[in-house]
Amino acid sequence: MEFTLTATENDTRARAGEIYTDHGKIETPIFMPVGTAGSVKGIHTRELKEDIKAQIILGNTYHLYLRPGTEIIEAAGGLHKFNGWDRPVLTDSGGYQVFSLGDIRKLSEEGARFQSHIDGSYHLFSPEKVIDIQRSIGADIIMAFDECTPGDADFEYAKKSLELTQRWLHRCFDQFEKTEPKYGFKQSLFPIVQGNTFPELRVKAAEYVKTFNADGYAIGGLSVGEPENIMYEMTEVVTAILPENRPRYLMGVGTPVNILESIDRGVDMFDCVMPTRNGRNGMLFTSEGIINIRNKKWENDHSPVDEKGYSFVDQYSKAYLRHLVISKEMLGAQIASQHNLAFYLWLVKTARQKILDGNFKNWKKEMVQKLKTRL
RNA sequence: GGGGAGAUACCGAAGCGGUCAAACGGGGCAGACUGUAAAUCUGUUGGCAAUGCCUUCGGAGGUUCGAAUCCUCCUCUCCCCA
Repeated sequence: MEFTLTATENDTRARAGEIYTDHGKIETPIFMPVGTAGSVKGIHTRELKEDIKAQIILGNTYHLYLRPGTEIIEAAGGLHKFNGWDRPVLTDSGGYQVFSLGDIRKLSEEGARFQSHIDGSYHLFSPEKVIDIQRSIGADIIMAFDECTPGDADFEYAKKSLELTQRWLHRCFDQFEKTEPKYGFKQSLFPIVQGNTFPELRVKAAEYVKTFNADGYAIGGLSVGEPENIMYEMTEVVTAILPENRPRYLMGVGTPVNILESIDRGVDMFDCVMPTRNGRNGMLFTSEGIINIRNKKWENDHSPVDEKGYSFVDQYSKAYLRHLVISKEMLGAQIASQHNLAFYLWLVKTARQKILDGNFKNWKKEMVQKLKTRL
């Protein structure tokens, strides 16, 4: 994997660049739709490519390991072959599940012992095992196994957790170097900067990951309950340290506003379940603001979902989409997800163009106001 | 024509003398959702000048300190037998 930094803006840290993988180029800043179990929920790969114009999607180590399991994915020839997505893929390591499945997992030096949310069976995720699974899944970018701490963790806990994550990182890279890709294309391992909401720890963590000379670096443990301004502050602290000539990935973020603010602070890659999950739950992101399509006020509004038309689904009327969502018709969730993803991709593409044109800052300021509006 | 069951809030349905403005579902309305245990979850759902007051459990009377609950008549539904 190679990264080229194409443009930076003087009065911000915003950057535009290109990532080259064996499955094609990614233009940054980029948003990566989340496809946890090997599918972006409700969206065909054809729509992802042709309509939404996604350049890279995510998969999840924990979910794919539990179901269908690495044997099946290997037999298929890797996740790309299995799900028919021939562009870049990134897999998360299961570190987020250490956080979200907090009640049914136990941490030790060795790793995290999970109870499957599907059948209750026990599984040990160690750094080595997580690398092995990600070799089997075959994503272009794979993530180190980390502990994602909750946003309200105290300093002592955050410090101990970070140290564990750092020891795990070392083991991840050892295993990564000991093993080979299985499907004839290169894989890159990204370390993850933790440190919770403590600048001191974040600085340490960022300095530490740099020593691995990775193809890219991630910032994790944010947007997990801490105030937004803290999230921005932590992002700033970290991007100031990470190498300029490598992509930075802010994991799990976020709202359209979060994304613009983080691009401003030097982030290149994003992923978030919001466009799909919130879409399924009736929330639409548009360039004029946020719509709760279930609200009665759209009942008889026959104007298009979005005048701008980021996706072909935007031509459906608000009244029709509201009807579908209220009636729990599958198509409603699909349309809303597709619209939101297309909007997110439009947003980062436009941000990139503004950076290239040198007027990102002003555009961002205007957009943030609109994006916060509740329609 | 004979026998039986029943009418409760937007709908379905509990309640069968006070703790009932009335359980629970559904529907309606609103909110939440950030590396997906989520096509999920939460709140609310008679009216109002609202730590209280007013009107409501088919209708009209009655018993009682007190009635959605007991009694009388009426109206209407459903089931069985002719």
